[in-house]
Amino acid sequence: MRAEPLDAETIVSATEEVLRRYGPEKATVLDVARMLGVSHGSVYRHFPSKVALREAVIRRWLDRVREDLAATAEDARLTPPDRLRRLLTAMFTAKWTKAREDPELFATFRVLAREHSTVSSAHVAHLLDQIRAIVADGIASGDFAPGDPAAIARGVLHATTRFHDPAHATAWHSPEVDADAENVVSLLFQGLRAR
Amino acid sequence: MRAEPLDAETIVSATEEVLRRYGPEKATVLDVARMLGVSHGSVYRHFPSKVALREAVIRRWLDRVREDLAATAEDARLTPPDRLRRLLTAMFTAKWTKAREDPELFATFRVLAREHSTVSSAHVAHLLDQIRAIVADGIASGDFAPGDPAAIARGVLHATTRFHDPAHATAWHSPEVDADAENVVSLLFQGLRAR
DNA sequence: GAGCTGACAGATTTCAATAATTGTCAGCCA
DNA sequence: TGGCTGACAATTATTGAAATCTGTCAGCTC
Repeated sequence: MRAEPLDAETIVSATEEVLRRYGPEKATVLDVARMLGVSHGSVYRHFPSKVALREAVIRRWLDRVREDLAATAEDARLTPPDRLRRLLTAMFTAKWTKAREDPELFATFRVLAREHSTVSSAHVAHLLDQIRAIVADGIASGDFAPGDPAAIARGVLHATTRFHDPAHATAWHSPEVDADAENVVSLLFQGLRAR
Repeated sequence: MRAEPLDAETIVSATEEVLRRYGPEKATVLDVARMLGVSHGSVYRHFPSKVALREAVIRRWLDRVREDLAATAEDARLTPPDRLRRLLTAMFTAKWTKAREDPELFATFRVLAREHSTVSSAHVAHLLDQIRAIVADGIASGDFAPGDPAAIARGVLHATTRFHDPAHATAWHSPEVDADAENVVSLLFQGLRAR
């Protein structure tokens, strides 16, 4: 028996650690239980399956990313174009640094995100909505040319796929990424701007 | 002995057929030789290694794509913006239809292209140059706003990554791809246009 | 002798046995 | 009684011996 009662949060943290250590294909529920000094049956008391456990890990991870991004984009003192630029830049650099600093862990999350596409597409939907709101603000303020904010937001996210989609993580190691991203973003902003 | 002497072109064709039938991980040099009714030693007379043979397949493949694209983009009666739009659209639909009609073969191609990145990056370089030339024309004719054609070409290709990079082939099965691509392209053209 | 064959060594892949993991649940114990 | 354990069936992964493949080359054949 453990000193403190086992809870979901503790299990998720242990799972994250096990995933970091062994990688997505080697990490087992038994490993998680061992790390917690508990039998694997106890883990199944809190999570119905291995899949659900992994889903919880990725959900928490994405929630944290979302919190970080929300902070950068909600500075009301900035103009909508600046806010959008900030949001995009923050999104890119957050991913790039994670992919560069801990490629193993990043690859792990990539695998998990693929397996649990529901969770990650909810994340994308949220991101899309954030962009849409800023674009709508920008159109209202006259900074951006008129148009459908939802369609524009979708276009912006799609056009920057190369810089935020983990499928392109290998390209992020090149020193040119920075300039390439800036290049695409300014091309987009040239189109967005009111004239 | 075969009726006609064995040549590289015949071997490449047979390899393509074997790849189509068995997929990239199952296809062997022995299979190619069997299909040609020849010993595998004869294949090694024309190609130094299995890798070189596969490289030849992908090179021919990409050359054919390039020929097709060149035809669409070199119509001198069209304005540069129209030519660029055509080139992009042709590039997208060529890949989409291939990925949709023969997913097995496309996946094979994808694996080979990954393994032989030199060949495919040469292809990208050529594509980039084609776009650059059209952009330069467009700037000269006053259709496009002034700027560095090479940088703009790079931006255009990067911004449309999602619609031409095989990493996103699964997304191409969605019926929205068409509208999404059109959305991004028009966003880009809005920025490119002279004002 | 140009073009091809097939035996060969070393590397890689397959396959079946063996082991480990996932998920369930009756019972233990604080 | 709520939380945990550990034995268990079903599934999945590991392993290593056997089979196959890659690449070379001496020699055959036309």
